[in-house]
Amino acid sequence: MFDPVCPSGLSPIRVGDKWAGMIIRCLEQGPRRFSELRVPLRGITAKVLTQSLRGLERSGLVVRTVHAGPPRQVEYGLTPLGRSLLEPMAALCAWTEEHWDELLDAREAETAI
Amino acid sequence: MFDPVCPSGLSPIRVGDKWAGMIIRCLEQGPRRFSELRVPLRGITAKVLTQSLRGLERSGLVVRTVHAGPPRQVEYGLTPLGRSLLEPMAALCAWTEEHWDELLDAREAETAI
DNA sequence: CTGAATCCTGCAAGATACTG
DNA sequence: CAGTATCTTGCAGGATTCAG
Repeated sequence: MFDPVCPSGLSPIRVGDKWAGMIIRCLEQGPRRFSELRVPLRGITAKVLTQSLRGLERSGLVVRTVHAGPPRQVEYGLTPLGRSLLEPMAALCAWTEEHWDELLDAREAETAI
Repeated sequence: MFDPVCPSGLSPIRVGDKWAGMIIRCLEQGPRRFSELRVPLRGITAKVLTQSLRGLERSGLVVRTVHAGPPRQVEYGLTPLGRSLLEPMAALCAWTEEHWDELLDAREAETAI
């Protein structure tokens, strides 16, 4: 999942910052803890994950809930607004999948020049 | 159209670089010339417009055709692939419009803190 | 008219180290 | 465990100027 080798950068569409889209998809199945999010998002640093999550919070797409510790536990989950974003995002993923080879072709034709 | 005062930056979704989405919408009705594109995209510099167009070309979303001059004329138009992108983009615009106030609310609640 | 060339700036993103 | 603090770097984006 989210293999760094995967050239998803080919897709011309992005949600929020570099990681926001993946984060949202990670939360699709339900709330996740901070360190649970770090697993599928290979290579993300704590700082960047925090930044991205704060941004999503600011946009009202994600909620942050703290369960008292220790050990401290913080869960991130989608708001209804964030959840509503899943539908158009799915449409985008469908488009990208559908035209994946065309995008690749365009890129290859380019590098051939 | 594309008033710089309009805070479209609120939408968490973007197509390509900063201007790509707008360029595609400008081409929706048919091919446009370079300087025709500069009009609705207030404030874009020639360099940035060129960059963005080249990027769209590289992705196979836009075609560039030169009509001999002088005066030289260059037209940009959507490819079938670029045109196919209009549909999911419309879905995104619909989502953004629909949740515009929620996005604004989230932002205001934030600045209130 | 349609760019290319050059320079500049700000911010996103990452590396690293530290904290309650 | 869940961050913050600090520093560095790369690149997108813009201003300005020049060219075919």
